[in-house]
Amino acid sequence: MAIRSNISIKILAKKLGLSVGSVSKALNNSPEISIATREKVKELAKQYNYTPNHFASNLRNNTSKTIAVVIPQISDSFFSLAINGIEKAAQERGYHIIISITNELFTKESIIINELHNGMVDGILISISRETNHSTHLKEINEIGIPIVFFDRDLEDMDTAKVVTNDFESGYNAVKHLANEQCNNICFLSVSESLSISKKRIEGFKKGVNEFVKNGIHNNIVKCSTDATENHLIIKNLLQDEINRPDGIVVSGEHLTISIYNVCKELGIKIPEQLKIICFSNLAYASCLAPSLSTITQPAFEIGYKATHLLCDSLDGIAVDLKEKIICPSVLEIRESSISKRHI
Amino acid sequence: MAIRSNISIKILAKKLGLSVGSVSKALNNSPEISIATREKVKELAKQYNYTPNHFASNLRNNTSKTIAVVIPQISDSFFSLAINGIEKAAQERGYHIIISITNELFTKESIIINELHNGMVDGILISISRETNHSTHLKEINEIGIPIVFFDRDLEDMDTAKVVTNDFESGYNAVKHLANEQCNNICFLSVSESLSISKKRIEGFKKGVNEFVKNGIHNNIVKCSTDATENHLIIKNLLQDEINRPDGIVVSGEHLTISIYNVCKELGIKIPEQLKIICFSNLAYASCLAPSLSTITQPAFEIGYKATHLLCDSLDGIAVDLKEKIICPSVLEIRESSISKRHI
DNA sequence: TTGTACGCGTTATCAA
DNA sequence: TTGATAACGCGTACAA
Repeated sequence: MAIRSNISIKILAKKLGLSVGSVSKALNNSPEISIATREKVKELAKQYNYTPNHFASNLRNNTSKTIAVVIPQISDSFFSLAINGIEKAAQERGYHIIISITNELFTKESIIINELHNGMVDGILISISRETNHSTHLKEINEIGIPIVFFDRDLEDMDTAKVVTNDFESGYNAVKHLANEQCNNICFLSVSESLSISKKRIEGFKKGVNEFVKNGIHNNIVKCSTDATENHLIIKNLLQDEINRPDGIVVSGEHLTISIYNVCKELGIKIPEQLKIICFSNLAYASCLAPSLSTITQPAFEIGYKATHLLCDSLDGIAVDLKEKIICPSVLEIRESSISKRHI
Repeated sequence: MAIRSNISIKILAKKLGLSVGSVSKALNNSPEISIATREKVKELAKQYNYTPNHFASNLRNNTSKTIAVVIPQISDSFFSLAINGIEKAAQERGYHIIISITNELFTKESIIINELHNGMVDGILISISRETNHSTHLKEINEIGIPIVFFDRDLEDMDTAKVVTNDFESGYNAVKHLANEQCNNICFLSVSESLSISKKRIEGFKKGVNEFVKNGIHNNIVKCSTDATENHLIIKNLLQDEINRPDGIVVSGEHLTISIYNVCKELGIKIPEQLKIICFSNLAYASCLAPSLSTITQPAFEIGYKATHLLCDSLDGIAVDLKEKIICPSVLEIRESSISKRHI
């Protein structure tokens, strides 16, 4: 391995009887070189399938035309859709992307960010892990000139560009909807309480509870984990108590849905008759679930797409207000899991 | 931007009153350097958060410690799970991964592969697009010394390492199962007929039909596309004809499930009473669908994990039989969508 | 034990 | 219009 007998400018130059410098200029369309030789050079380059050595030009230019995408997980419909948007925008702007997964761990996120100090990427697109609650690792790398754009999950104490959704309103609207459907013991299930998006959802949720569920229980935030069997237990505990059992749940964390549906099946709880559910999710299968799942659907593709263009703008020297916060609103998609079956 | 005032060996050397060469050796644990100075150097390096410039060392060593992962799509549970496996293995072996998405397009796959000629990656992990039916682009890059490992979707005329599942048996077993459940007009829905995995699934399917569905219709392979609305029409067409309508479908292509479920809802066809379904899929939500979806579950994580270790073995100079074909068997998970409700 | 010097493939500056 | 040369940061053979 590592023979990599790839064609280089030097070889092309020798074959053409030109100097390396001239060949380089010709390939880069420098007006210094005559059109005739430019053509000749390009032809030979194409013939030999020449591509400039990535490392050499990056070393020289101190730029990699690559952006890092740091996400907490990939088996989540939000992130896979967001990546599609990121990929599209990156391609439009001539950037490569490298994707790193933190698995929701702060330590891993830290390690990944620190590795990027070596100039491998020009900029960073990040959605922080659920454990991350401070920004020193990000500030450090930001200070050496690598711009950062947050998408979806941001960090409030950093004032770089952010592309997010309207989590506060969405939490509020979710409760409003459930209250409209006669729920009066609504509970919020979350995989994190420290994440800014969770906080906002919870704030919106609390405001909604105060307004719409006057006689309801107010302090009912249930924290889950990333482990499915653990969540199964937590949820079972929550739903087993027939007297205090919630009649409505707002779910923040797509994967929790499976556990809830399974527990309900296990305990014989009927959705939506006994329990109404609405979930923050981009699941394509929401309409096929039994019952079909009401969702607060985030504009995942759009968020990824916009965040990437913002970052590329900054990298390409296009004036960007890096304190800008773009908000792409989510959409409430009501399905069976959250509505009273009045007509039965 | 591009100030990148990053700490370099040169700066460390100046601060330490040493030469660049010595610092480099110290950092690489060269026995030429005394342990005392080695420690001193490393300490300062850590203090300044030094990381070697990726491009410089890669240029020097002609190796990038990076592997390309080329996949057709990311919003597919198989691929997102496979990436988790790839990521884990890559990290264990000290490799970075860069992910590229072909969107099932051969031209895009070609472009991506050609871009990799510039030494950006040491090896390639690929699952080909559904359009890809020849291997010149891959052979070219393989010839300049970049090893390729296929995972899941391979190309039969290349004899490099492959990690796949038992598609033939799975197709066969799917039919066998449906026939057992009294289906006698079984149809195969596929997003591709040229993909080797599709071919194998179809071969297994046909063999199964011949064996188990003696009086059934034999030539019923339906080709779908990547476009959801188009698929909706194709499937509607297939299911509208009440006389010749299949009573069992083997689905190859996870996303087709949604269309099938929607069409059935639209046409009032009852699953599984009137139509039984089994799908090649890794969908976590299979058990929550209405009705729950029977699947042929591929060992996605395992496939990604093993393929990566194989590639890293080859890159790290560990003897590898690059003609090896590792087969990780799929598992039939029977749920409601494919079984007769005998007890009703 | 440490320092010097060259080369990896590019690109940019300056000279011809 | 083209050529020569230096520089990017690192690793290593060789000299000291």
